[in-house]
Amino acid sequence: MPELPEVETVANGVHDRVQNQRILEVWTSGKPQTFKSPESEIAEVLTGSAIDRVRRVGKTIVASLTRSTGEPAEFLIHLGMTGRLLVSSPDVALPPHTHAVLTLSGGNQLRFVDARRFGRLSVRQLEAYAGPGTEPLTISEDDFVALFKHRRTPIKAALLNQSLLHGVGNIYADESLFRAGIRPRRQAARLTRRELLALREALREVLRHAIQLGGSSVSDYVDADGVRGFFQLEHRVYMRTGQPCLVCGKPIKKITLAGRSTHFCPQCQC
DNA sequence: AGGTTGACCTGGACGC
DNA sequence: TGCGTCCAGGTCAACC
Repeated sequence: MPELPEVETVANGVHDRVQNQRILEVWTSGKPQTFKSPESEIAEVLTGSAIDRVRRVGKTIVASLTRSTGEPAEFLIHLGMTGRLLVSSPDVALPPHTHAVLTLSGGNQLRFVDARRFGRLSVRQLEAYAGPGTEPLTISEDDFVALFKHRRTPIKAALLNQSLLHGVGNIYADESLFRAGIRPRRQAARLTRRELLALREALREVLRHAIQLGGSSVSDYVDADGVRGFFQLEHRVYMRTGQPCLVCGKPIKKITLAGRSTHFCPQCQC
């Protein structure tokens, strides 16, 4: 499931392959829930536009465009659970569940493929779309501590809250809490400053390491070339229910928290 | 208003 | 073999 490292990997890969190309033609699938802007508007804005830059903001991929009229525009892609953004030759057969195909001036196609259809495409302005929330890789120590100060929710639920921090999902929430030695159910407001600073460090380390390894390939995540990442080999608790903790040997426990499967070591995390 | 829960989706794993 | 059931989770709406 694409979280910050996976989205960053895809955005960078797509950027390198499509920058400065023009969108010649747009096809969309007509599956209504995939499109947060009307499909006709997406086609109208994209067709003829030049792609200036592709980057990640939170879990959203943002393509900055210059329209043929000279106006700026933004194409927003959210991968949801199973969304894939692929740069392929038109000769390669369209995968099942393809929902958008952008034919580019360089000869390739930018394709959005999404089996489970939790992904979303739109041409809204980013400011109108992105809520509050801070990037975990750049947030200061004081700002990080302040985020959780008065939150009476479990720390894991707070980590998943995109209006606090951008880009953390189920895998990296569990992995960072394990590395910081904090139980997922602890109330956020009751964590000490020292614990929160350890969590900030753990989160930054996990995210940076995962970006270096091209993300975690669970479900059907792949990068812009269809290549899988390797961080899933570094998971210490996520999906390791019943297996021995890599630090103390106690079996990893699984509970449900905030409606999500949550994995932790009952010995190492207090 | 902060916090919590369920709906949306479908492929894959599992049990009988 | 084949069918039914359950599970995965990012986000949003609806509720408490």
